[in-house]
Amino acid sequence: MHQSRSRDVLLWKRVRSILERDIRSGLRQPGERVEPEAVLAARFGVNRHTVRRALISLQEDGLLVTEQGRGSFVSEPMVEYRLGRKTRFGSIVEEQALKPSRILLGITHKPADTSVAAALEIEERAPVVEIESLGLANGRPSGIGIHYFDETRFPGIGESYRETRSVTLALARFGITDYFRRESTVTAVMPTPRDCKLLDQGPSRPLLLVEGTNVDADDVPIEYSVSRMPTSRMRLRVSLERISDHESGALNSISLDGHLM
Amino acid sequence: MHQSRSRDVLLWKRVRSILERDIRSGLRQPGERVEPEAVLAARFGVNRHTVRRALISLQEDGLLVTEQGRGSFVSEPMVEYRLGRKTRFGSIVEEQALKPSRILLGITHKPADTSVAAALEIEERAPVVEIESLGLANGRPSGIGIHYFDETRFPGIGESYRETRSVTLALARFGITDYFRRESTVTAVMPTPRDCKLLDQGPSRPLLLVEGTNVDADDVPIEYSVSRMPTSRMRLRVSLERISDHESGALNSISLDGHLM
DNA sequence: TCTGATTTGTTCGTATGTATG
DNA sequence: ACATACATACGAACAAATCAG
Repeated sequence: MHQSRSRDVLLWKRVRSILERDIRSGLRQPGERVEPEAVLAARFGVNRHTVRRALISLQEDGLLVTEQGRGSFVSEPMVEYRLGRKTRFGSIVEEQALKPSRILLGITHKPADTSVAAALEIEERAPVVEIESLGLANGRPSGIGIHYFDETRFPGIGESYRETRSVTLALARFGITDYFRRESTVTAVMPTPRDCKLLDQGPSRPLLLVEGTNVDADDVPIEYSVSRMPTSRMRLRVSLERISDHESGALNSISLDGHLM
Repeated sequence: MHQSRSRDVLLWKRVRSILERDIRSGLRQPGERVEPEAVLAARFGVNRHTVRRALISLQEDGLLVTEQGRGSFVSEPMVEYRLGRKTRFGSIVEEQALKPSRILLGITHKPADTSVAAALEIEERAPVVEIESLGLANGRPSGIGIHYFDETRFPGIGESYRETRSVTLALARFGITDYFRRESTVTAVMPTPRDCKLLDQGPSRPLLLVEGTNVDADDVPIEYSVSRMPTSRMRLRVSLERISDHESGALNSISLDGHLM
């Protein structure tokens, strides 16, 4: 009898159910790090393999996420970032019953480089304002957004943003009552150490990089933005509903917007 | 006289222009590896720093891409994967004047797991067919696509696909003349070693992971697919055009499709 | 899983030529 | 002529990532 087992309850399942209870009860909060396997093994008086089996089971059920060399973490709910024509960061987050907020990282005045100039349809090296901010959903980092505006067309928009903390409100001061996302391109990149700190993400998980241009009612570019979203918490959703039939304008969720900001 | 320099032409610029000529002339082909910095330095009789400066300059202009520990590579043209309601892999690639092709990696019969069952709106563990294929654009890997079909509704679709090498044609045999992408979710993941080999990509560059469901004219799910695209060559584009005005159906490029295949 | 070889990335220090006052 | 600052180029060493065995 190498191992006395009480009845039919497998040892790893008992470990699992304790951890699961801690997670579901909120004792272990989303994003929190779980103790190293060796520590858990010692605490429960079982072998590390037994703990591992329990952890793997919890991963399969999506309650834990483990990262090589970093540890296991309690899963956080995924926020879906809907890419549409008129969505705004705030409304996306609010739709999911979360509180949106922002931290202003910096406002820089600089000449437009090639890509910014092309997106805003202005001349290269023309003055632009670069606004960098960190978006939060329920206090958790959801993305770093960098926004570029034509400083000639919107003089002082940096200060407007600093006061309002909102692209929409800052633009309103210049008579822009509405704007739309023309198109977006999506790629993925690895985070810099700074990204990791700001987004509270491990260095081995990629970021979604979304680039896009917002235009006014006359299809003239107003804003070019680049945002980096952590794949640990954010997911992009593109839902294209039927466009031919009934209502075509208004509420049709085909909108693409102002990601991150 | 530590260094005789002929007139005002900077040394690193001379190195740069030689490399640039080789690339533009086609002597160095897209995707090809450039010799290690040390080798170039020896060949040109300059310091490694001088070569590095030339390489960095070429990176900035998008002619080279370098990866730590692997080397520098001649840039390949980016293929834009347009996410829309009715786009097909073939047409996306053809639009960009490239030749699409596919390699069948495997056809597996298995019971539906939770996510597949949910997407296809069938019961868990109901029989499904999993088709895995590698998509190519002009012979270069552009993505790994995994497609799931309800085997009860489409008995023998695996064989149909094997013969036709096309999801569209295979579905046509079952009376499906047209289908649409209902929605897609996008995240990013790191490649497995197998992904790296198949997609000819380094292990430190992320993959775009696109999940989606295709439905028939009655909005009933037909196919669930997951594809992994190399960010070195592929980029996702979501272009939302105005939907209210004039033509709303037909040609409106809002279509989302059957990525990868 | 680990090791060693290869290659890029980074940071020191040194020397030399150019521009400025 | 001299001092200073700056940019270019070289040299050496080490860190970090990749890759083959």
